[in-house]
Amino acid sequence: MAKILVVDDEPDAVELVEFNLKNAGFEVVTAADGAEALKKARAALPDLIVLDLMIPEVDGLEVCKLLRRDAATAGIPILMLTAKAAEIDRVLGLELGADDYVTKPFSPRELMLRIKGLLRRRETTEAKAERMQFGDLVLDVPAHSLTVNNKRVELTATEFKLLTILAQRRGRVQSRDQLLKDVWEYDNVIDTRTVDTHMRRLREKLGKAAKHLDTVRGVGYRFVAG
Amino acid sequence: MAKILVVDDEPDAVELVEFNLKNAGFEVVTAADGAEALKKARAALPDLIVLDLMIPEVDGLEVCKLLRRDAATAGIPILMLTAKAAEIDRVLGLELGADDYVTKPFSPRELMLRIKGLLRRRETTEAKAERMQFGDLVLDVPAHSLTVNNKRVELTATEFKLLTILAQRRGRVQSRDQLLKDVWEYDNVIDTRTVDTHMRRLREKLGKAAKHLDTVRGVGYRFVAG
DNA sequence: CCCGTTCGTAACAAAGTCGTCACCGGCTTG
DNA sequence: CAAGCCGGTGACGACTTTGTTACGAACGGG
Repeated sequence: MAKILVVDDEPDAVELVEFNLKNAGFEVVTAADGAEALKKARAALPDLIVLDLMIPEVDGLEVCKLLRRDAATAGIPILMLTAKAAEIDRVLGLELGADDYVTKPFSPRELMLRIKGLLRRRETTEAKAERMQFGDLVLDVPAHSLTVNNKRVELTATEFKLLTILAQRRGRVQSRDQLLKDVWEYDNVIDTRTVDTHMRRLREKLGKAAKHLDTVRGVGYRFVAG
Repeated sequence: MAKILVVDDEPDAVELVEFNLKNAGFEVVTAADGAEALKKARAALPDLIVLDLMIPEVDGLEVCKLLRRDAATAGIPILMLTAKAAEIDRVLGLELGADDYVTKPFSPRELMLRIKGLLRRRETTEAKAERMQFGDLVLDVPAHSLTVNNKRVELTATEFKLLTILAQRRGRVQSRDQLLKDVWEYDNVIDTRTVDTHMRRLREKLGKAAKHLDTVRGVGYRFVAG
């Protein structure tokens, strides 16, 4: 079963979370401050980290950033606990890299749901991040190659990244702004119509397999697996 | 104001809770045993349920589980009343799904604080519901997709947003002005009759599932889960 | 340095969507 | 029971959004 690191300086909170997690069959590691959290995260390499925002030694946000910077821990989902709803924006904001949050006081039920959600999400996206197949469309990310009907299709770097991101988030609509942010990595500078043009080129190259690329009018684009 | 279902077989306890809740401006529904609780929960769709652990007919824990299983009531916060501190663990334990508890005998003040806490918490997290199912109607927000009877139904962006907001606030009537504010995001510019037209289009597309869309004459519209 | 590729922008046409209106029937109210 | 209000319905024109094509700038390799 999965291993979870719980970081909070309030013993009561830790105990409540720990109890629920163990009840659900998780292995639990705890830390009471930021320095300990970083050390244990690297040592135990947990599958998920529950991180309180307000902790001594090193602030929760700082811990978050540092964990992301270290290759060993960069991929671990982080669930933030925060007292103030107003802080949510910052927590989920660009560089901080938390994956989800729960505001204090939280119900154990909700916390468990979110933890399970994160673990499930990670499983489904991580396992298929490398090589994805949808019918006769095969997308091999590390190889940077795409085949349709066993025939190699050459994509440019931008086209490949666009297709990859859509495929990794298959089923969920991505707005043009979101795609600009993730594929082009900077916003506002580039016209959103650029996305359309690249989608057009992708569709052209994909031929029949372009059926996987859905337009959601007024919203954005979506990759459909079926 | 919020509607609260109080379940307890001791008339004195019910009366005490009811008195305090009504004093605070809540609407109160009561039930004296598990079977009645389940029935009234589905009928009244309260915003919160205060549930005694030891009740006749169907045990409190069982009621809790059953309420969670039904899509119509799954999201309602449950506050458990329990006589024994030792039972707390089981109550909050994973699958049982209570959100908080108060041990008997309790002070009315504490009970009220916990109720308000739960309601506040729900407000802040409710909007995050990602996927909702009501009978054969499945609304997947991130995918921006709706299926009725396992068949895909295409909605425009506005229709989808309208339906989503109604579904997220199911059970509560939304005035046309409120909907204009939340769906169209600006007020006064647009005619309120526009809402009617979009409701009409939604109903048309939903077919039989349009039964979830209630008109409340002179007030607005409401999504009903059952 | 030149040529070919790739990319972002612009312009236009086609398609889809939206808000309004007018009419009608039913419900409410006095 | 009659008048008035309210919501359902269908139609329509204006507007928005997207697909498509074309073009020039930026980039990179030879």
